[in-house]
Amino acid sequence: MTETSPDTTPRADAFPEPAVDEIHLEAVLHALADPVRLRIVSSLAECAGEVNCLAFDVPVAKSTLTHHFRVLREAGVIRQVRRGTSKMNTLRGEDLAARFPGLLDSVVAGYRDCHRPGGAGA
Amino acid sequence: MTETSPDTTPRADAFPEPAVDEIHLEAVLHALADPVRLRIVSSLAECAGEVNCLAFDVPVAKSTLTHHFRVLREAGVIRQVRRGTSKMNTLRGEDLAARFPGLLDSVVAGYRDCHRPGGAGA
DNA sequence: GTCAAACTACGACGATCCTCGTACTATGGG
DNA sequence: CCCATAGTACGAGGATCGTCGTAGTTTGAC
Repeated sequence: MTETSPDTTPRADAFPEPAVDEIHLEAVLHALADPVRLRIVSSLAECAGEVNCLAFDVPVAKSTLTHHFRVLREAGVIRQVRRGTSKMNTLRGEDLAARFPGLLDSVVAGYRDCHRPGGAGA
Repeated sequence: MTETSPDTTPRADAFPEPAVDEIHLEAVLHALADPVRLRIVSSLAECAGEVNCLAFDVPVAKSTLTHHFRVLREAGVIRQVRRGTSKMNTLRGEDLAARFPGLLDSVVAGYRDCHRPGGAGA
């Protein structure tokens, strides 16, 4: 469709993701209830920009990272767009805030609190 | 210890639960990422009082319910106290709010939104 | 003491999940 | 065209989870 438009960009395909109304609370909570994915989400919230998949220094294999990114995307937490050979990831902060106000913010804030020396224990 | 204190109350033993500083974000998220437990938490948030274990009309066996209540208690989401042969459950709303401000509120609000006809889809 | 009610402990089953390695595809550069 | 880079697909192994039934425990009532 619309193949007549001259595409000057390198290539920026979007990958299937749930609409805002289709984001499930349980899916979001499950997606966030994993140390690796929580770390990814926290990183995305910090840099607040596009980050490719392999730019995360989590101690897991490449294929495992692919799995986690898909879980996050299918839950509606992140958006993935291809740019060249890379895949850029962004947090769907506004969509999440529209669906579950305050949820992502409190999770990210709580994560940061837990991973700071001198933070509230644990 | 302290067996010398005269106990006039019918009996109100508390069950082991994490201190506020020991509540883990991942454990809370995992505890909430289950339909049965989410329903229990939502019910507790609504009535805002003590509810015994078998007062929930979730379609699971009795022993399964025991399991879910333990998961919630060990994650620090609820508090359990025995009163007679029953076990009263209360939400640790203040403790949770002190540790992860806004988290429980947004989850409960989101759950209610999802389970209302005419709510935001899903 | 006897009994019923509420809950727990335990083991088992099936399902899901996280992880991995290997093989494969797609994109872009030289 | 060849190749390097980035990511995916596809199992497979191991762990965890949710569910259940049965048997056992604790408590209070009679």
